[in-house]
Amino acid sequence: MPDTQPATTQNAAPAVRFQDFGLADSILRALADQGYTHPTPIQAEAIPVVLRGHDVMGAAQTGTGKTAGFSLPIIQLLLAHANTSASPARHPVRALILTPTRELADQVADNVKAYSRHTPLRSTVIFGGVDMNPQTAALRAGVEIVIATPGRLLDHVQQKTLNLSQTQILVMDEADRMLDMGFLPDLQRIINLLPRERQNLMFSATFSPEIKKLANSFLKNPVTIEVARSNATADNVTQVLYKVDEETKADAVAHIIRERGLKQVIVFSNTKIGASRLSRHLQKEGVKASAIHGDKTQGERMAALEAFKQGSVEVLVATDVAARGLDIAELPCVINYDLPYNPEDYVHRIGRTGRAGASGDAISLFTDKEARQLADIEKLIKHTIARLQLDGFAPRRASERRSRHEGEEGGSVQRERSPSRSGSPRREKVDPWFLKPYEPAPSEPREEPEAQAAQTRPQKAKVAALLGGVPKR
DNA sequence: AAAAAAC
Repeated sequence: MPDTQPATTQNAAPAVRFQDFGLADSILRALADQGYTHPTPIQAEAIPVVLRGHDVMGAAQTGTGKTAGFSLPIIQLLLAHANTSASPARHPVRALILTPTRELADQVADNVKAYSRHTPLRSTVIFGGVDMNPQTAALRAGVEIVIATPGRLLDHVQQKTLNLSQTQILVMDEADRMLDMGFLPDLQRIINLLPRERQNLMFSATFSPEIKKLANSFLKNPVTIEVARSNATADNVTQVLYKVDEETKADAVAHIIRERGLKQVIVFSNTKIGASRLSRHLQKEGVKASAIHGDKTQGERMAALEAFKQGSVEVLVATDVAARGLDIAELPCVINYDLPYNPEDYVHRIGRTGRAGASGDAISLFTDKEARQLADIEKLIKHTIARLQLDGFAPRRASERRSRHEGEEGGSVQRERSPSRSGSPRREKVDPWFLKPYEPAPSEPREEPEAQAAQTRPQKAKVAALLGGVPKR
C-alpha cells in the first residue's frame, strides 16, 4: 500500500513521525503493522488540520497518501469523541466517505479497515452491482464509518437501511471525477441528509470552476492543502509518444509490451469495446491480458483487478474506470492505446505510474486523427511530449515507404507479423515527421535546467535529447 | 464522443 511512505524515502530535515500527531496507540500500532513510521507530505499537512476539526479543500493526486491523510485523523476523532448516544443503532454512521467508482470505494475501505483494526470502530463499503443484502446486514449490525458510491448509498437511504442523521464527517474523494460523472444532484441529496453541523473534507486532483463552486457551496472556511501542482504531471514520469497507424495499433501495443518486457502495465482505451477487443488481441499474441470496464459485471471487474495485483494478469486493458484512484502499488508503466478526449484524463491516467517518488513510464500511441487531443494535452501539461520511433516495429504500409522518404535502410524492415485483413493498401501518405525525432520550434529556448537534470537519468536524457530539452513556456 | 454510476 503506497498510502504512506517508509522512513527511508523521507528527506525533510526534522522528520515528522506518525507518533508526533497524538494519534491513539491503537492507530499507531496499525501503522506499525504495515511498517509505516513517517507521513507523506500531504499526510503531514492534513492530519493536524483534520484533527483540529477544520474543513479541508485538498488538492491531491492519487499516490500521495491522501487516503491515510484523511482516514487516520477521522479514526482518531471518532475514538476521541466516543459515541454516547443510546440505541436504536449503537453504532450510528459517524463518518461518510464518498468516491466516484466502486473499485476506489473498495480500496479506501480496505485502508480504513487496516488503520482501524485495533480499534472498536467498524466500517463497511457500499456500492452498486452487488447483492444489497450483505450490505444491509452490515449496516444493521452497526458501523461508524461508511465508504460508498453515491447511487447505492441513496438506495439504502430510501430502503431505510441507512440513516445519516448522526454523520459528523463527510469526505468527498476525487470530487472532480464525481462532478464529471454527473453525481452533483446525488451529492446534493446526500448532503441534505446530513446534520448541518459537521466537518467536510473535499479532495480533487484538478480545479475547474465547477469544483470551486461546489467547494464554496458546502465547505466552511476550508483550509487548503495542496501537494502537487494542479493539472501538472509528476516529473518522475517519463512520457513518450509513438505515432502509429490505426490498423497496426494493437500490434504496436503487443510489440511495446514484449520489447520492454512489461509485467505490470495498464493500457487505457477510450471505449469499452476497444478495451475488450484489445485484450482479446493481446491474449491471442500470448500476452496475459484482461479487460476492465463498466460493461463487465462487478465480479469480473474485481477478478480482473485481483488477478492483476496477483500477477497472473500482466496487462490490464482498461477504460477510464481505472484512470483515477485505483490503488495499485508502484505501477512502472502505463500505455495510452487511445489519447483521452478530456486532457485532464491524461493527467489522471499517467498518474497511475511513478507514484510515491518511484520513476515511471507513460507511453502514448497516437494517430493522425488524434492531433487535436494531443495538442490539448500538451497545452494542459504545459510542455511537449517526446515523439519517439517505435524501434524494430514495422507498421505495414508505412514501413514499405520508409526508404523513399528518409533514405533509411529498407533492410531493417521486418516482415509483417500478421497478413493484412483488408489487403488493399488505402493509406498512401506517410508522415515523414514520424520518422525523425520531434524538433521544437526554433523560437523555443534550448537550454533549461531540466535538461541538465535529465542527463543524470539515461532514459530521460535520451528523451530530452530528442526533445531538445524543451519545457515549453 | 465516451466513460462511470442504482434498481
